[in-house]
Amino acid sequence: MSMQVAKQLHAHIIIAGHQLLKEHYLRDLITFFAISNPSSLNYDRISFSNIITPSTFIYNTVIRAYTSSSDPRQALHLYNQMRREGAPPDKYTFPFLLKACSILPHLFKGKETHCQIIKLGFHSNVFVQNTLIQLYGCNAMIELAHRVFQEMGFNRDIVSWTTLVNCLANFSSIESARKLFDKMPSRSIVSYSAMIAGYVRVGRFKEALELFRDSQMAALEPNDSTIMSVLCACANLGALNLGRWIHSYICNRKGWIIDTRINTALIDMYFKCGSIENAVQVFLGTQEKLVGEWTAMISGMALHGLGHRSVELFEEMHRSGVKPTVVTFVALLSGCTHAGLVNEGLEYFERMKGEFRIEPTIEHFGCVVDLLGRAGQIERALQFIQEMPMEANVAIWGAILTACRVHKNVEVAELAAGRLVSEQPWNRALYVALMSLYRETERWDSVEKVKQEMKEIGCRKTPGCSLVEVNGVCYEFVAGDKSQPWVLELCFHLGTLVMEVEDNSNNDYKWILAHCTD
DNA sequence: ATAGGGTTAG
Repeated sequence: MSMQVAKQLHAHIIIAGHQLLKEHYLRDLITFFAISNPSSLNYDRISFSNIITPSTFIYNTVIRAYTSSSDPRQALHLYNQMRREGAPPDKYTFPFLLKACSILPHLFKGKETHCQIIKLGFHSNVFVQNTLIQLYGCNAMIELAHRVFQEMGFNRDIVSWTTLVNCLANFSSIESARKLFDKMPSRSIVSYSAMIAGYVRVGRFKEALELFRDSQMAALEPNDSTIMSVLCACANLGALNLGRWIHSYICNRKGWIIDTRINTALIDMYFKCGSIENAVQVFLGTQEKLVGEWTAMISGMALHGLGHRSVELFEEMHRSGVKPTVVTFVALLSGCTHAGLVNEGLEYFERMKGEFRIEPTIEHFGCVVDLLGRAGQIERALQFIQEMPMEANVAIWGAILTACRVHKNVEVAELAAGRLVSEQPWNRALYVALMSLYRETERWDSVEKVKQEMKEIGCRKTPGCSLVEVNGVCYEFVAGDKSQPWVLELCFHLGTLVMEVEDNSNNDYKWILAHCTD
């Protein structure tokens, strides 16, 4: 049934006039409107007001629709109306209503609803209890979530466990979440997904992939959510082979359309794993290229220093009629930064505000500061910070410090470092950057001073590390680690590579582009 | 008809 047919049908029902018939058909019609298109809810309200005494079922359906709409407050309003009109809420009403309270969030209303649930005797319904865990847990009230979970006793099911695991991962600690996860009597793919996503969120990608392996061993089919998190972990670990495996896995799934978010994550994974060719391949093979795919391409090219390509892609996207988002502009501006396209970057920043009507966020201002700073226009970057409508944050002062290090501006570097120290005295990166600058400008006294200060504050430099997978073996590199016998040989090859790159610095990755062009 | 998981930037 199309929306138009539905509206025609509605018109007929209104004219028909028979009350009982009206209620009967409107019920199905409202369900259709509510589920098929949340934006038809205004229309929905019109048809709703034509029912003299809506049943509990109809209230539930519309409350559910409002809960997943852009304005969940309407769900609460409708519930109030429901009570006024005397329609008795049932076991279906509360999960919807609690979800609305959780999303908003409206904790006062949530607790009030909890009281009503007890008064009306719905407190031992599993669906109601699970949504209560979600309400409290996802709003950082772990104690209360735990209490509902405890009181459930044998009533607990796999959803109760999974919800609490997810809440712990988000608001308590990943360790406590894992502890509960290990205690689960049984686990679904959603349980694994929640835990894997938790590891990804805190940057523990190796553990995420280990858990994914466990889910495979348990013969659980990964779903879209699992795949998204695993691709993200692959991207951060450079696990190209596993990424490729995931790619072929989703391609071979019969009857499935590849979700645009998965496609986006796939493109990103190939870029971050160093395979521009495969990223381009996925992109070109996409029938309907949405903003996610374009943005992943623009940022991927930026990541590889191919800012000109970022700009080209942006223009192509614009021509094809796809609207950029805030994220697209961060990607585009970072592309301009890394290719030294200062004027282009500034132009895009203006176009973003004027032509695309996107209000710049602190991230965009940060990009412009980075753009000017890396190009050596540090004074202009400082001027820009002065004119911003908001206070500069640590990312922006960090960009200034980086720029100062590149262009050996000790005076401004000390200014930026001062701001950073007052905000994040425990931030090691800032001491390291400042120390490197002092070293490069041969200010040995200052180097010692910073070293001393780091010691006093008690933050030690964590060694940098990276991972890469070659022929199915994962190699981990830790800065300064010479325990592996092949490290010396590797350093020699690295030196040769660096010399080659320097020789070809004007070639702008021509050899890669040769593979990229369609 | 009801409850659980997610990306693209820096």
